Amino acid sequence: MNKKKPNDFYQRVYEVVAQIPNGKVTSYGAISKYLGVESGARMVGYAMNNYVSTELGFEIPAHRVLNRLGQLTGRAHFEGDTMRERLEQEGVEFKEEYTVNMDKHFWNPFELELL
DNA sequence: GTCCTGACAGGGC
DNA sequence: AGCCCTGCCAGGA
Repeated sequence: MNKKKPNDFYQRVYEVVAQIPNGKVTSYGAISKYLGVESGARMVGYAMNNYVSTELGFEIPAHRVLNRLGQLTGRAHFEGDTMRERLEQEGVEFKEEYTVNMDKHFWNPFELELL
């Protein structure tokens, strides 16, 4: 049977995140939903946290992953304002100091299927 | 083994 | 609109 493999899930998360287009952002919930775990938003965040402490060998645009409100909830895991700076550098519009315009830049992982 | 926490989300008030 | 509570699952103490 399909045995649950957390490690695999993490790997999936990294691969999805790695494909977020420049200047786009997505949410933890959207990623977990795409991976088939609708209520696994927290695990996506957990995966990201795990990624930071365990280098994989390739980098992922973790700064493009926000919560559903577009808030940079994970900015504390970056150096200073690295997360916000990178997003601004990519042309992402901010509504607040640490809140981006999700409506304008949201990227749905399901678009991968359409390619 | 139990308890607590967390880079979240959704529903209720 | 905003605040609070609950559900979710994996890890670490």
